Amino acid sequence: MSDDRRVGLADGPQAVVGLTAVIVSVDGTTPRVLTVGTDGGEALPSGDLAGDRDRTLEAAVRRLVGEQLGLPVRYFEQLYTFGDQARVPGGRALAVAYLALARHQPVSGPGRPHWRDWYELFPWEDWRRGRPGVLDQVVVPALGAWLAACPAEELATRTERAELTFGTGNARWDPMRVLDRYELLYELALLEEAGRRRPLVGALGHQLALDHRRIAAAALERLRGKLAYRPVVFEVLPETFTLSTLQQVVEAFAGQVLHKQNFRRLVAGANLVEPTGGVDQRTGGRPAELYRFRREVLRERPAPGMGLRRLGGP
Amino acid sequence: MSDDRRVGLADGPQAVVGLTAVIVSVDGTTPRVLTVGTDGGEALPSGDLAGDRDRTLEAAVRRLVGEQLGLPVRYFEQLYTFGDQARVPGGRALAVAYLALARHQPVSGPGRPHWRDWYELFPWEDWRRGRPGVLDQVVVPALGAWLAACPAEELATRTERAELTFGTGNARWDPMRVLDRYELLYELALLEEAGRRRPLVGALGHQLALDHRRIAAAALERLRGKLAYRPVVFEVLPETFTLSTLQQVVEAFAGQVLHKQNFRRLVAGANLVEPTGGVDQRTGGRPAELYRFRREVLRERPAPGMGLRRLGGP
DNA sequence: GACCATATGCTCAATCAGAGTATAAGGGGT
DNA sequence: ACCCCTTATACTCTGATTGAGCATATGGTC
Repeated sequence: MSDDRRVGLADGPQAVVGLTAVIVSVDGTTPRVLTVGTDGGEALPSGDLAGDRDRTLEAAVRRLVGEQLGLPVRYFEQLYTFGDQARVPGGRALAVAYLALARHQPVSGPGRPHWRDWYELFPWEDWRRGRPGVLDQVVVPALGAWLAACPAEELATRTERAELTFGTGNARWDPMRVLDRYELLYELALLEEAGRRRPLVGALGHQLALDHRRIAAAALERLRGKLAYRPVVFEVLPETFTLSTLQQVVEAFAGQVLHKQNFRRLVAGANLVEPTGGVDQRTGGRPAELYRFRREVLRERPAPGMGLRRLGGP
Repeated sequence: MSDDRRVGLADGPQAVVGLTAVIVSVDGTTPRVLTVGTDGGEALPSGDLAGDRDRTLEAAVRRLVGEQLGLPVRYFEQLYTFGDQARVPGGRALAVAYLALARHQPVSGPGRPHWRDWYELFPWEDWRRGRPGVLDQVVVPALGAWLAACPAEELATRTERAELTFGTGNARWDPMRVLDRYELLYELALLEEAGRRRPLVGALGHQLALDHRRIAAAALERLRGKLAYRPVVFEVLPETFTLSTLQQVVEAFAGQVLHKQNFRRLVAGANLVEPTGGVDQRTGGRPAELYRFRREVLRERPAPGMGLRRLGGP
């Protein structure tokens, strides 16, 4: 136990502290997360907290991303600090994870950076083309087995958890429950993850090193939550864009399609964007007006966002 | 820069990692936060992350709180990781902060624990008895001076920031902007805080050691946000309670009064509580029915909360 | 028994989300 | 030139939700 009267710099045990960035962008209608190749497999960009070089943690992440990737990142937000014993073999290592948003652009470098399709990591999260097949093919049967092999006194609890997490039974799919789903799938042994005793056949989604896919899941959940009440989408969009593009990007992150007319009304009503006067002719139909983000709203309004009430779909 | 190909336990520089708990309760209509006396002044309960003893960070905080205070805490949630260089004299020290909720009960121990009235730390945040006096007596004049002593090209930005943060001018007071307000007051040199060059006269609110009042501000903001969409209030309430008590507790955290009839309708409609059959006679008027929290909703509903849309007042 | 205080129940209007229908403005084929 | 297809944009309708006020119930106190 440490001395609870002392306040100030501790001289007690120290821990390894790393920084991890979940850098998100959008390429057309594909949400992307930046990964780098490592000896231990594909991973999120990470590095150690370098002593006293940076005044703040965010500055340290900015420098890390800048030096490793040279990618201009437009938004940083601290996500969570992961510190489970087992997350890294060999002892406790903390990872302070940051969510970062960037415009899509090619990246290259010694770390073999790659813009990974987000839904390769979480195929069950993309409902834009209807209910993902893996749910009925893999998840629902596995949930059934999990419930069947369950002590009777726990059955009600487990059933409830399964229904809520995956929107089976009476419950509806909640786009926000990304982490819950990830963790339940992990329990169901459907994820091939580092540290697992033996390899899985037919594991779901693309694996990342260590607990990095879990970190990415936390980032997706946070991002989906933020969409509704902060204008963060614009950080991945170019300077000017059409309302359709804006909607497609929101849909890409939300993993579901939105009602087009209402989306327009919402965006217009929120005064988040203003027309530039230009048009985009490449639509294949009537040309679309180009808009730009009214960056003033960042200072104007208390909590402007896309107003997507609970990310409601069509 | 660290080797970006390595994944696993780092052997690079290590950092001091501490844990800090913001333990919240309610005593009648007074929101409380638990502080301990230290050589450096009044502080939040803190300790070092003790090597490999705990499997998770939350377990470590639980143990820390248990051993230091012996207080039964009913809810833990990771808040933020603070790691500014300057937060602790002598070099970088990380603090992983947790928000904790407990039922109010006396505490004692070697650390001189004390249930501090939350609004002693942030007197400007309590609007339950109308607009706090300090705003017009101290803050608004200071904002005026800050704007007057401002380079012309920055005036518009500063004015906007001031209006938004403190709800002056056209903007309305936003209960959620706790951290923004804290930081602006700090910039205005209205807070007597550790690390400040010279003591202030007439500083606002009760000071805590290091950056602990800032951590508490982050906790209040988080808690106010959570109220609206997760049933966390019940963790500070006794097993049974009246709807008035429930409302008073929500009002205590929100720092503003709520419309009574709508509050009732809301709580009833959300199915968050069920009547016990008992009544509380000590009301001074018609006896109030006693309710209990339907703990099942934690598993039933995706995002149940008090439904306070943007914490709307009367 | 009048009066006060608090709890509880109901109504009403304004607003907003969800969904449908209609019109505008391009391009490509015949 | 015309029709048709595609996408963009505009308007309407309906039900749900919110903010606010009014009315009633049930206890205690003077």
